[in-house]
Amino acid sequence: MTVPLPKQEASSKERLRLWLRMLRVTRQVEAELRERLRLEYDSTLPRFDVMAALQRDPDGLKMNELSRRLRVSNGNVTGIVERLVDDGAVERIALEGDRRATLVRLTAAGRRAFAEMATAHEGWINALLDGVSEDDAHHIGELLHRLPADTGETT
Amino acid sequence: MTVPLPKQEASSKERLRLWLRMLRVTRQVEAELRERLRLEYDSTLPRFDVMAALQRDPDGLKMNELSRRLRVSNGNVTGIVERLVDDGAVERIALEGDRRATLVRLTAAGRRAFAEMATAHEGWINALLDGVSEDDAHHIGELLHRLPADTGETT
DNA sequence: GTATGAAATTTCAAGCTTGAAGTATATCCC
DNA sequence: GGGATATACTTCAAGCTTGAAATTTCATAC
Repeated sequence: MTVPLPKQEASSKERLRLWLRMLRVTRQVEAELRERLRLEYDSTLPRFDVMAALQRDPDGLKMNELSRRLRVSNGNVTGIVERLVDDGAVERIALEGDRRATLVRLTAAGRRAFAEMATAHEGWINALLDGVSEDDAHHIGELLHRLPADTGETT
Repeated sequence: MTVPLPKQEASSKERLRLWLRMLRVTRQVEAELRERLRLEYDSTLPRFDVMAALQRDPDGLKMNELSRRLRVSNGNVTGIVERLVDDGAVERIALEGDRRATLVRLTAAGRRAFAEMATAHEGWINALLDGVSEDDAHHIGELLHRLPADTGETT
């Protein structure tokens, strides 16, 4: 009788390799985006993310909800929003009926700034992912979608 | 004459979607890894990365080289190595013939600790990427490999 | 109405990360 | 040799991130 080795040894190694590659690609792309946001818009990726979330809800979001959507801690959002307020891109609004909560929304200037950055952002991504056809993109997207890690509502 | 619209509009959107999905998956996986390293080994992902790089070179690496391989800034490596030295996982060694440079290498304890973490790490990845067959992993890997963003030597 | 617990948010310490500035040493060139 | 330049590294300020500990306000149960 032969001793049964773990069945998935080969696929385990292959998955590890895939993970390392995904990590390297995303870090590289993120680094590019971060640098361009900094140089061209004097902004950052976290700020961009918050603005993107707010942009979808013209009436604003509670800090709560913002933190949940972005999947970052509450305390983290506090700091980022604070800087966005300083930038004049975002405003805090008292929520009627619950003095614990705050509503956060883009200012008019914030909406303008975001629109401009978002256009550039899409272009950068498009260039950085050059070489991935529409079909490939769709295909990889489907595969990733099956992962336990891909749980969420953002489109 | 019709005005020519940008040819790649559809694939641009598809690429953006792919990017957002990749970002979400990698962040999710990273968050899991970070938490488990913290809870089970009282360590962090950056420290794990440094140890992984050092593990391949028993003779040690210059700070220089470490920073280049990990693709992070010099100053960053300084801090991480400092904490690893405090942990007793890593040691600094003066380099003969160049008093500017320092060699960094794993201690015996560091090697043992890394071996244990690396095994767990591979298992975690394997579980988190469950659902990706060996073929799929290989296929996605190949696609990612074609990206401009995927430039590098790590296997 | 009041205590008790839940909810929304902020504060905090620690660590990671970067880009820029600073220090020390090495190398090059005359 | 000696001055200029390059290399290896550290320091620093600013920002991001987390988990844990406050703080304030709300809701619920008696």
